[in-house]
Amino acid sequence: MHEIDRHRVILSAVQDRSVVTVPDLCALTGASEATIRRDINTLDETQKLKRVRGGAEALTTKPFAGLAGLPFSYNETLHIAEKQAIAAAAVELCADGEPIIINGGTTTFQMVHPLATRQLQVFTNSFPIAEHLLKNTHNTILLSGGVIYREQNIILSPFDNDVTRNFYAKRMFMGAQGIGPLGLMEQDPLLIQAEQKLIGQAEELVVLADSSKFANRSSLVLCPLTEITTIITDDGIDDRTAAMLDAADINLIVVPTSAAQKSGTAS
Amino acid sequence: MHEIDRHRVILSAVQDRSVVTVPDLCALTGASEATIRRDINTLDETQKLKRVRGGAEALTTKPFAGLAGLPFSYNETLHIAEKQAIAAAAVELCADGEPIIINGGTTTFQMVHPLATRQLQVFTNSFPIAEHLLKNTHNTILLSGGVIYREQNIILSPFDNDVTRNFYAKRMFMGAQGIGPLGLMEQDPLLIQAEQKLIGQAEELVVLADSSKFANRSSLVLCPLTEITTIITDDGIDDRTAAMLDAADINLIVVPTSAAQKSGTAS
DNA sequence: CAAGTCAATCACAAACAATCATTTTCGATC
DNA sequence: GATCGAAAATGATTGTTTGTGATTGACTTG
Repeated sequence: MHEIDRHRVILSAVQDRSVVTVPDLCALTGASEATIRRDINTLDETQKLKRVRGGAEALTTKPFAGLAGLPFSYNETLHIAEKQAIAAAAVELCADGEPIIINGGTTTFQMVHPLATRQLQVFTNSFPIAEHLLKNTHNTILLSGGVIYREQNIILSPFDNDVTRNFYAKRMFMGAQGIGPLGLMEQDPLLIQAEQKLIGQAEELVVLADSSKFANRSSLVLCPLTEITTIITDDGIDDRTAAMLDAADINLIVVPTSAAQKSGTAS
Repeated sequence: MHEIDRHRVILSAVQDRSVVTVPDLCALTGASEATIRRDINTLDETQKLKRVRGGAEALTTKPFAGLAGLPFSYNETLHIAEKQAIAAAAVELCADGEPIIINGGTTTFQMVHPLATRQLQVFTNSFPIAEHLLKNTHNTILLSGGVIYREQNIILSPFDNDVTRNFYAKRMFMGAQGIGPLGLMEQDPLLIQAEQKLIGQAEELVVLADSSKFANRSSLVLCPLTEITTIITDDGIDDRTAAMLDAADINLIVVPTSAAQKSGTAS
């Protein structure tokens, strides 16, 4: 077995299990311990993995929790004020006892805070949202079943016959990567899949999107504008975009943000 | 067990109960006190946990774990050493990559710590188990969909057509309220419902029950003894009970506990 | 004071780095 | 296209380093 081949095997093993011992790699490659150590050294020097006592470790080893104590902390800081205002407006649409669907995302996650004082039936595919609502609120929580995808923080079932099909809600809330004339856009195919499972399970589709989202374009179109009932955004939206949404017969809710330093808050 | 593995188990345990003693960690990892202390020192230096007198403490002081900490910490302190030993033996039955089902419960929850060093496909109906595995391990996690029942900490779907039916595992692990000649017994009808959904989705049914469970009787019989493949218990089991299980053709695994002749000291 | 906890030390084992002999690879030459 | 020789790679051996567990004694806490 060639050096290149061994390196492939080693990297593969390290990716699979996040930590591999030297004897393990010996068995995998048929090489001696000395050779494996040399390989680990060179791979460590080229930053392909981390060399630890006893073997090797993947360096992409995120400290487990993409969501541990602080859910979405990286992305969340972007436009946080706008997102919170938008999420608050979204929750205001709901009456206590109502069934709603909340799709996973950083914007929709902000809904958990205003929901703390409420009593709704919340169906979600987001583990962090479910966790937060469970621990900090008295809402009834329904979770979709399936594999938990760590990076996206969503639960997704490859099957069409799961609980999702048995839940029908008044409203579904979701975010988006971008919004354009073609409709809602996402980047991640996995998110598309998750969202498409939920769309159609609610009377109304409410999209939460801060105004920066109207400038974003992504590769994947989730659904056309006509399927959207309501869009909630902040007052950074320009008139042309508002006109476009109006033309698509979308109910537009614009929440004021402190960023708009006008005298008196617009209503 | 390597240093890396120990560190994982330690962090897992510290997350579970927010404070862990050195002897506890010794039992969990099989290492000596000196090694555990050294580990705690290095983990403290790298800011992964806080070193305190007697053991280690979690950094992220959850001010009030409305759920995950509360219902378990009551029950969990009962026979904790036995439960941990039993859970460790249960995990040892599994090979990496294998699909398993873990039914919710305080005994089965203890499986999460030995699972910290493993890579399995875990299907569970327990929110705390899923949460812990998600945050502290690299296992693939599948969750059953449905309503989250706060008191029992399980997820239950009233429908029969959910993801559960699409998952088939090598082994299913579950606890029990009691075990008698009639079979497995539970108290809570909701738990019965949850468990019966899962039984039959695995080749083998493995029951985790500390020896005190053989004295318990409850009102509801979940399933007869004949459906059980294996029972894992501690060395407090008496011969007559062992004979009864043997007569039912159950594979009995008895794990030794350090507190063999100790009677009824829980704390 | 007693029980428990901790740090220091030492012996032992495992993991490692360095060295050297052997094998393999590759290119130049015939 | 086959052969030879240099260079690289490999595996075994060596001594060295590091982690581990037990023991001891000092310390903290109740």
